[in-house]
Amino acid sequence: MERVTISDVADASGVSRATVSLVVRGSSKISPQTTERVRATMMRLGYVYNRQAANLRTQRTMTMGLILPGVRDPWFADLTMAIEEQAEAAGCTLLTGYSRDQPERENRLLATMVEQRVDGVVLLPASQSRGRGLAEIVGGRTAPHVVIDRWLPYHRSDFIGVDNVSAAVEVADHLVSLGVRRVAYVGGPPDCVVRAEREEGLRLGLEEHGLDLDAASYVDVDLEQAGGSQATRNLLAGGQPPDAIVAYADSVALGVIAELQRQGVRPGQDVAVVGFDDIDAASVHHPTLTTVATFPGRLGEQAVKALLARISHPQAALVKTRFEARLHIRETTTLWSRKAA
Amino acid sequence: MERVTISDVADASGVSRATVSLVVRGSSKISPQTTERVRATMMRLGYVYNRQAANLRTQRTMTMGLILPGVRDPWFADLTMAIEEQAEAAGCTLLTGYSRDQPERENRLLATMVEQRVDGVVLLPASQSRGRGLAEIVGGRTAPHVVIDRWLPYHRSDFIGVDNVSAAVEVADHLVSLGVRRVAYVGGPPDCVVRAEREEGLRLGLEEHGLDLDAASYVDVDLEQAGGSQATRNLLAGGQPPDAIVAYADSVALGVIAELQRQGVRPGQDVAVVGFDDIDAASVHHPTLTTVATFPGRLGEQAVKALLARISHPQAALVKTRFEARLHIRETTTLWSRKAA
DNA sequence: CTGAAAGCGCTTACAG
DNA sequence: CTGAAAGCGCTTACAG
Repeated sequence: MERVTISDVADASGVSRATVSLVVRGSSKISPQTTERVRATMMRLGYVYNRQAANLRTQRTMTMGLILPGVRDPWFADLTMAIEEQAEAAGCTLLTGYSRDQPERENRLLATMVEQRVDGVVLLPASQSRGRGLAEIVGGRTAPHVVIDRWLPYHRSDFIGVDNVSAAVEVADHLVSLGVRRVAYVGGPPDCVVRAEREEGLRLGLEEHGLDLDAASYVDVDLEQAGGSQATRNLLAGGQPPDAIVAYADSVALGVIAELQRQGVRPGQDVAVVGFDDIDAASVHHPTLTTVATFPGRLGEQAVKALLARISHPQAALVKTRFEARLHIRETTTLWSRKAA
Repeated sequence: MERVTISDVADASGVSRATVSLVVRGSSKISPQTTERVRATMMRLGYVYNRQAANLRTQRTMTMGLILPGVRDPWFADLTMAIEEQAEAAGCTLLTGYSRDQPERENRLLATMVEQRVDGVVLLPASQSRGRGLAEIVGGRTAPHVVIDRWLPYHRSDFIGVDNVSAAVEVADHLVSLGVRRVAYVGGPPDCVVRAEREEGLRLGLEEHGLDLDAASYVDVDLEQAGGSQATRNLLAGGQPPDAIVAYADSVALGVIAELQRQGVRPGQDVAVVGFDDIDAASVHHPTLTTVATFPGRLGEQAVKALLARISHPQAALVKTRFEARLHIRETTTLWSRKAA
């Protein structure tokens, strides 16, 4: 009653434990009649397969670890959903941990997952993580892993991310083509490499046209909308508003828009606004938000694929992939026009 | 090199396996000197504790399952973060699965987690789930669990949720006190009990003042903002707009607001809008959104507490808890005033 | 197609 | 404080 094992099932159906084991895993080596009989017995006794015990024997757990800063930003949520979907499709259960952008927490989660013997881990590093702890804890052999989104220059692993620099250059081109000259950048967490890449691209793109980036504000990532709004307050307090504000993420951009409106500045008409990610809200919001789609679903899917490949071929050459992003032009830039100043 | 076990560590440091086992778990039965020596050996050999093996012996896995429809709504994201935090504090790793509001998927996830021998599971049921599969798969003894947010009338388990009915009554009172007479309700997924509870409360509250609920629209939960916006289009196409629109969630309310603005109707001034949840965006948005705070963080925290209690006392009496919500009055209702019609 | 035996890496009494 | 032995519930060759 209490705890039914394959031994109980074997005894009750008059076969050996090996036979039951094969039935559980749906082997074709067992006759349909026997299979049927064993199945019925399992039902009757209320047998539940103990994967833990199987794991110990097979040295695989059919689990994957996912560590990321959090899921409060819709982009992370979409990414997470995609990864879970793919993991499930591959027959794996997902262990999830949130670093909250704290490297020590990240290391702790990593260590626990390795102890739990996950088959592999997908890691979106904390913004200040430099992959040091990582290398020690996740010795190549101990846990296959792939890093996503935030590039870790000193860490040897597969990587999948977005071509942020090119995307930001495109944003700059678009803004300049509208006649925009003064561009401000409202960033995410100070140490975040994605923030830096997008700023870099913007700077490069503007330079190409003989322009400078106007100002860069930092924003606490945990309160993205509130952060965008705070940064905008600072920006407007400095006198003459810029022609355009580029936010490092749509969630931040929405905060920017709200604050502009609150101060009587019309987003789009008076100040152009651009975000990154193309979260759902970007196309629903009024005005609709010009943004760079970064396709978290694709990223998640590819991350799981890469991880599974790494698990089956631990020695294969490492691969770094960056996907192209795609600018969606909407009202927050198309409504803009040069003011007679 | 390849796979270091406690036997290797025991041999290399000249003690027995039992001693190593005790050192690993930080037992005080072992002398500091021995502990130190064994620790050093573990370091040197690159030993990694195999929790799987320990699990098999101890019959606990130090893992918890979390199954919920998804994390795309910020409310679910906050809930998830809180649960992960508490689980980690209790020394547990979280296995996460998303049902995508599909009962079959939910059952599959549940079955996998039981096989993985999670110590317990927190379940936020799919909107159409009635807990049937649940009762079969998660036999009380097999996996302790607690249901959150969405009440399952026919399922025996602990439950933790929000007092939605009372909260919605309070919303009705507030609207009526402003002079609002025609109230429309824009709901979530049709079968969702939370949607129904909030509608019920609203209806009761209005009845109290001799008013009826004007219209109820359903919204696809996967595209919450887009859904709110779609529902609003339908509502406005029907001629005379209502005095107020109550949305079943803030995410939906933001879509409502966007669509009102798009059609030249001023949210707040022309049509009052109320949401539920008090997500971050509610207080940042322009205009700020009147909403009922439902405290997902507290819910998550209590859910883990309840689950841990259930794990240690499987036979204790079941408990159903509903927390009070809290109305935050903001611009989308305070700006409203009766039109001379 | 089936059975007996060894082993995955730990923990847990039980002696010493 | 330490060691030898049994066992957690599976899987995997290897014989039959």
